[in-house]
Amino acid sequence: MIALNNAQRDAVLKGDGPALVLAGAGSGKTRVIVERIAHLVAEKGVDARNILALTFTNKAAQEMSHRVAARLGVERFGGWLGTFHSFGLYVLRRDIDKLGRPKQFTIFDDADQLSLMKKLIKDLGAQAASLSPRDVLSWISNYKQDIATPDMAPSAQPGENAKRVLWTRYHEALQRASAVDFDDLLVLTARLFEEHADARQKYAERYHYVLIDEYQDTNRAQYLLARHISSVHHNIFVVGDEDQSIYSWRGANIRNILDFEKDFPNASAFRLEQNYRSTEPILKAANAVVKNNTARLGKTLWTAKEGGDPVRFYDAPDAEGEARFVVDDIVEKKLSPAQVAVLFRTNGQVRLVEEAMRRKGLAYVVVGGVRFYGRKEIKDVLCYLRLLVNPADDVSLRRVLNVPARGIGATTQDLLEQYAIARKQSLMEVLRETEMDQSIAPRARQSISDFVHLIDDLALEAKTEPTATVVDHLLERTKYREYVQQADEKDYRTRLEMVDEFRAACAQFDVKGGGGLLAFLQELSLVSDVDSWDTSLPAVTLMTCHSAKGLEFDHVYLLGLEEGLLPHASALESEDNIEEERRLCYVAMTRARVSLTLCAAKARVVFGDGIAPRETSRFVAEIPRDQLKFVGGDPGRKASAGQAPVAIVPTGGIKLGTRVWHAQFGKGTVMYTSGSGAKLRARIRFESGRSRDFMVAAAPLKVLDGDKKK
DNA sequence: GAGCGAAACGAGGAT
DNA sequence: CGTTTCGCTC
Repeated sequence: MIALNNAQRDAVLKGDGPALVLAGAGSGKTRVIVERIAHLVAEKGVDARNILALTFTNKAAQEMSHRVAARLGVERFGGWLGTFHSFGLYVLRRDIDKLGRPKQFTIFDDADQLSLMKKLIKDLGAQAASLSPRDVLSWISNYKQDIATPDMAPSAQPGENAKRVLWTRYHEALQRASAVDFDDLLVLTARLFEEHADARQKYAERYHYVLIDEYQDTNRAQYLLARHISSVHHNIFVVGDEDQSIYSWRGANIRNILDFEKDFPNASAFRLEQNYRSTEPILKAANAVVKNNTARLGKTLWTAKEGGDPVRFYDAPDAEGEARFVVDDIVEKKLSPAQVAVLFRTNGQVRLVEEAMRRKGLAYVVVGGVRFYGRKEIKDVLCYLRLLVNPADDVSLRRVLNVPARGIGATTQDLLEQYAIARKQSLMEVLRETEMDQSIAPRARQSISDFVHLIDDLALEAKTEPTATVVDHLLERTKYREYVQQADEKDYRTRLEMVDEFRAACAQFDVKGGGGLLAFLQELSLVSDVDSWDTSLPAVTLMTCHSAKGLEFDHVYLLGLEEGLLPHASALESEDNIEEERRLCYVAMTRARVSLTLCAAKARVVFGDGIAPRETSRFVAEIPRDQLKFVGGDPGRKASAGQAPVAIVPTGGIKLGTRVWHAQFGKGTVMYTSGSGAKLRARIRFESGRSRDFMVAAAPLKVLDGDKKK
């Protein structure tokens, strides 16, 4: 392993064969990839079309693309540069038929998956009634990302049999609807390369050089994909930082980066340890936190930016005070809003900050949260459009069949579903045959017939007319605007603006002359929150720590440094999960260039119905006290190791994150507590996915100790 | 079947 | 706390 300084970094760029660049936070990771591509094209004479560069977000891809083009002095970089998911889409559009699937497919987002799973659980009846759709989906996703199939899933635990059945049905439903989910974009691509040597060969011969950013976040499917693509030319160049691995819950396997040198023999490895971003106090504090992790290859970042303000810590009396402090501080210090980010662990924390910002008249943008394409009105229109190009898509059909209300109610819908099952047809096919069906009420029959005509007319139009025109006619014929206005008298203006914005996006797509409506819809489902973030606005940026990865700001405020929030309550039960939370904290801290302010609250409303005392995060305690400047004085309060000023729970060790056993419901985790003493209440989430409130004094609860499994 | 208010439910991070 | 489902009336 060679540790590189700035001057030696060029050596990284010139070799061939597998290479791993362990690049610390702020060490110029993107620059290394940009320079490497520039070297390949400008000096080695590699045809750009033989280069494949993969990232995790469109934003990162866009930025990289601009920088490569600028570096090469061309208008557009001609190589394939984009996200793993869009590469999967690119491959599957061409070759998914080799897996026996139709080339015209829809991509289901999480809302589609959720509504499908809800229905499947309902259909399965009592056997699955206690399962939560979200838990089942993430259970499936976990196995799926390891390229498993339903028959490979475990069935020993109670409930797992039902989950296996649901997985099988989910899989069948997707196939019937000609749809794939997000995981499939990677999993099916990996499977295609595993099972079809000709397809693998085609892509592996095409891409002489494969470059991957954020390699620590790859899952098994992405790892296999990378392996197969580089199986002919063996030029795989990956850049990553094991300390910034924060997506294990999405299937990322930290072993991919830890084992790179084993997986790719003859690999060269480099370390970039100079941080060009942060001042010394910020870097020292961040290092002090992350060094407590054990799953590391080990890097010690250093910076030439000596001096600088100390990292501050403010312990607010409550969450409102925390938000107020941040806003007041930004105003008082006259910070330029565009240079400031407020970061937090959960989306729910954003509300208080927004309110405080509004009160002070400070401009802000929220990145993430409610996704544009996840909004109800957009989703409705999208589902109509999907139906036009893919009539087999039952999930979209169910969503729009009676929206706006057109007299096809629950009774009729149930009947139609039954016919669909009995005749093994799609819902749309059933609709087409009901015109003559006496068992359906005449009024409903008329409505169904009108609906079928509407879809047919628009589908025909969609073949020739611009998408924006189709959307216009769709909105007119369904009276969608009137429906929105009626359904939401408070917010209908905003909602209609959203619809207009979507129409504008369609018009833009028409002008660019994309590859048809289906391609447009497929690409839309891969648009992420950060992609639509306008960085040129003079506004403070509010986002989660996860969204902030890869970004940097002069001034960073990191909120909610409390046990249960960062580290998050759901991670408290396992040391591995705590380490990931620690990495997340490290990622957030290292976004700061000039100043870093850590905040916590002594009390906070957690789940709505009560205020709970909070312990300061263990991560704050990991920073030596002389490296922290306590705003408002050091109250002498010890973090996590000692007593919080307000006693947390005297009774039986029940507190946030405690693992308990309930006589009726089994094992669970304490999600939230309120009250104290005899009146102590706890909300407990059980392994079945259910959660319930209990009076601790009265409930048949036992505390489980030393249970570190997850 | 639609529309309304009440009750129940669910709440981590996101391509 | 915000959203979805329930249950009632028309």
